[in-house]
Amino acid sequence: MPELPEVEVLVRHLAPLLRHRTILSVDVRRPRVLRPTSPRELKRTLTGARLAGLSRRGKYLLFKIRPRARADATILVGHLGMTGRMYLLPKKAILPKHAAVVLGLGEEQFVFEDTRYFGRFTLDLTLLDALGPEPLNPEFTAQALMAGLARSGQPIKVKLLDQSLVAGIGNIYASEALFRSGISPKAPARRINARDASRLWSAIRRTLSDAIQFGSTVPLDYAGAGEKELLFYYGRLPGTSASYEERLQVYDRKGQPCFKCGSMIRRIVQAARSTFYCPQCQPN
DNA sequence: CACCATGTTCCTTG
DNA sequence: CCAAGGAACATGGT
Repeated sequence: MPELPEVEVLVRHLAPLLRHRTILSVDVRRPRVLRPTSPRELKRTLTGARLAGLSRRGKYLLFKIRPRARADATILVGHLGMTGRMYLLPKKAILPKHAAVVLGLGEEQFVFEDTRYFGRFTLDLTLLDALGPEPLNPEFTAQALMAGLARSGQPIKVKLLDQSLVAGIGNIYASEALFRSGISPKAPARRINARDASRLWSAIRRTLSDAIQFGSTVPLDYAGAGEKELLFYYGRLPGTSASYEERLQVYDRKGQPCFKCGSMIRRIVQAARSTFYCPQCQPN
């Protein structure tokens, strides 16, 4: 479930549930997700410590850890990769097959589950160094976006996935933001002019904030995984509303009519990933 | 069996 | 040194 909006909704959901709680045990079932932190170091740092806050940077979750002794607070960095989930389960609940890390919190346990193990749960903060501006913060301006595009010959869709340009856009919202701004995904980044950069800037912000708003209206249950796909990309709400049906305008809609003009949505491959767009609304 | 999947990182090539 | 392209990571769904 991982692009900026989904991570943001998850963070808002988990923050109050985790705040002030003490980590009583640390069970590392897939050391790979800790890379490069060792299981031993993670256990030493977390056992007996308290969760003092949860925030987000790009697609990363930042867990503020208050150590048991009088040591400096540290940050635990989480990333959901392609298939990661984080939620609380009752103490004795049966763990999912792909539980990667489990934190014992007393009556409940915090579970980081990740089928493909592409995600992270680490003390390595250097990951954050490579991130560009937060798209929903004032630091991200149309001018900054334009400047970031200026020297790249890459197709704009590919460039939007570069986390050092802007943090948090993934494969789905890259296609969606380009559709909203009427820009072809194939356009070379450096050829985006000031007017289009401004439109794209605005489309990125609206696309992401609309997705956060939508995610916030979805009933997240206790486990945060419950009604399953609801929080994620493809679920069906019980009373399937039109606005929900049309939430994603182009992603995964190959061969279906564009909601704006009726043309067939196309799928192409860029940098080995699918891109969806409307040839009529997003001409070259 | 084939191809597809919300992401990042490493290696090679130019 | 840098940009760009592709493979790798690992598992599951269709």
